Amino acid sequence: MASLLEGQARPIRLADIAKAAGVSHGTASNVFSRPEIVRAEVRERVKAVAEQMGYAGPDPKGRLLRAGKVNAIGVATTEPLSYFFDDPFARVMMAGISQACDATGAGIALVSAANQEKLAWNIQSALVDGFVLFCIEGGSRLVDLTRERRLPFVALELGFQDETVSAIGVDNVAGARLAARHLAELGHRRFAVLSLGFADNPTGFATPEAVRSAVYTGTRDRLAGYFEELSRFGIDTAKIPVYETENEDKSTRAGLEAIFAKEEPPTAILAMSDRMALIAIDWLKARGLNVPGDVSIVGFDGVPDGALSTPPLTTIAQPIIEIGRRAARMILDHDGAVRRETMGVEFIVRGSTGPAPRG
Amino acid sequence: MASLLEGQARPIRLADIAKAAGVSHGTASNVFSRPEIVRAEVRERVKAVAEQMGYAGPDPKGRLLRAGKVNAIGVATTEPLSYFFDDPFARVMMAGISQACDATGAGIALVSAANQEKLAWNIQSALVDGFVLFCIEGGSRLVDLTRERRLPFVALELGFQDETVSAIGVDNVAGARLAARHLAELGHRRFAVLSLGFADNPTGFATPEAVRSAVYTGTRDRLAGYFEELSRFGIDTAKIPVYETENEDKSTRAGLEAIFAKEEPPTAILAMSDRMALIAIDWLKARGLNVPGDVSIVGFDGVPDGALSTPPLTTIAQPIIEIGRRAARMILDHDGAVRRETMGVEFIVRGSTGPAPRG
DNA sequence: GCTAAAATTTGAATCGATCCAACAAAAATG
DNA sequence: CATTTTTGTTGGATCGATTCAAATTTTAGC
Repeated sequence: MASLLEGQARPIRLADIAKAAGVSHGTASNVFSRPEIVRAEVRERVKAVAEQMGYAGPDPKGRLLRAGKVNAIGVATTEPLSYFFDDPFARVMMAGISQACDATGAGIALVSAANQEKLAWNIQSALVDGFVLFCIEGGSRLVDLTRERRLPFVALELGFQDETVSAIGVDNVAGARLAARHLAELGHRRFAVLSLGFADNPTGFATPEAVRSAVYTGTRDRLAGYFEELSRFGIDTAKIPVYETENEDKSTRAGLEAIFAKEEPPTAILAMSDRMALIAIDWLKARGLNVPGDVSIVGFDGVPDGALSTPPLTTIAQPIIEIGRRAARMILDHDGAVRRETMGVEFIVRGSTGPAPRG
Repeated sequence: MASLLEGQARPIRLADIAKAAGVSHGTASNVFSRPEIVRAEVRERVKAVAEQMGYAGPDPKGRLLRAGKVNAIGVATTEPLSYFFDDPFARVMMAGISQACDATGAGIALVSAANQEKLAWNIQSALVDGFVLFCIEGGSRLVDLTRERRLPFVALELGFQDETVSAIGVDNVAGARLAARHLAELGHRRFAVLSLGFADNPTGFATPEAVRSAVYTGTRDRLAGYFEELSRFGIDTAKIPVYETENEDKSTRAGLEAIFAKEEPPTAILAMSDRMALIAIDWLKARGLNVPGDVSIVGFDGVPDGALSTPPLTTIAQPIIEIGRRAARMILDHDGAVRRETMGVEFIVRGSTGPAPRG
């Protein structure tokens, strides 16, 4: 029975209701936000008028300005929006963030933009109380942009030297060492590393300088972990090819091509993400190489898909869900402090690793 | 070089900058939103003052109220938030929605709540320009709640008789007929249906009354399609067990238990979603039954996971991405009209269907 | 040097609500 | 009946910006 006269007229405001019902706007407001303090008779009258005029209820836009708090957190990345629904790691992380938000009734706003100007604008204009940043590629710019907004934010991955930004990550060195030791103990001596980026623009084979001047210390730490452990087995880490990918299909396959084009191809691959590891398994199988018979692979992350591949993936599992939960909570109950948390990792041995082939 | 005196003081407003720089609000505002119309000298001075005072830039909360438009769409469901990242169908749909939003720079706000009160509140207070509704369980309530908000919205799945709500769905009858004909032509004569809900509370085996009084006409149409086609092959559809599940693991497995406990178990299963079909494949394999040797299965949806299962899933593919894109665009360029679109489906034969076993 | 045109700047109005001190009316108390 | 207490209502102030007509300053033209 809504008004039939709606037409293109401008929407009805609370003030219109107040006038029509013959009460002050204060009272009209109370009818909706604190109904218990207004006399029943008045309350019903106002509600009836609202109903009759087709009032949609107090507009959150107005309420917001007064209240100051949006009750939503922004999750931002430099990847396109679909990244949140495609990438296995992101999906698990989002599940964790969702849990924390569900628990407190907070909303989630997804923020992204491939190009820089739009990203800046989207970050500046997002209606949120704080941000969780997925620091993949272009992470440092993302942090800079977000900092300007002067809202609480937390970076996923301890990707930055910068001790002034809150961050949650894992013990990359320890995780990497576990992976490397496992392979070395299985007798492997020829390695290759599928690496994440050391800086914002992955370049293929990483030079020692690139590693030294890494922007992403997470990547650097994983590599350091691999190398430290392999050195202890007497392996010359200087000879190990380290290929920087963009953690997606194309560049990972390019990396594999490059690595296996070398004269002494590796018998073991250390991948810094499960995504790359799974792509590698696929690539190797298509090439007729047996995993783990010819080549062993260890991933990093512990995404669910890793358990379902053939063979299932040996990996260093991060507590992704828990990281997501904590990140969201850091924003939700923000207290102004900078927090940097390092979580432990878990080593999961599955089927993608085996003894080094003879000869 | 931000102010060291920030402390707990209330944030700096544009008006503070204006005063400090000795210009009017209007000019200060222009410096940020239309810098080209203010004299270079003034612009730089104001910017310098802003920088020096640690101004975070115009607060979107204030801008929003004036502008009226949020530039974001809400995607709502009655499932928990993690549904968006877990469910394969939802994920593909979100990818489509993301594409449309990315293209116009719009944001996405995820809205959900398991319990009714919170749902109502979340819908009422979401800062969005319109909604895309995932009408799974409790879809009719979701529509009612959203309608009260008087913002444009579109229901996914033509789940409602109600011709006054915009909706996008597929030709369920045609799709279902394709699936049924395929199986009948392969010689199958004993069927079972893994069904979606006909109303808000799935109940196990569906009675003809439940079907007749279906709230979700999409479910009803699929069933009608199956039955129409099977009848043409002389099959007595009255004897076909139709089990309503909640489209997740537990109830689907319960349905399979119930179906295969009958004296004449089916040789073919018509599943109304790929998710159920994939669960069924898993369940059957665990039971030692061969797919498609002993039992054939046809899904519905065409999610990517279906191509990767063993055996890969024969299914009726919806143009999910395209549906998502259109839904988002309907909100983004809303013109006040009610639109109801029906998309075609595509039949994809893969490995989960084969000739009926002999005997 | 004067006037018309163009470029800037101003300040009040507006967006849509909530909050709160002050006031009015009704009920309870002495 | 006068006074205090309780309960409800009012209207102005506020949240933080943008907009636009009018006022002012510059620049251009002669």
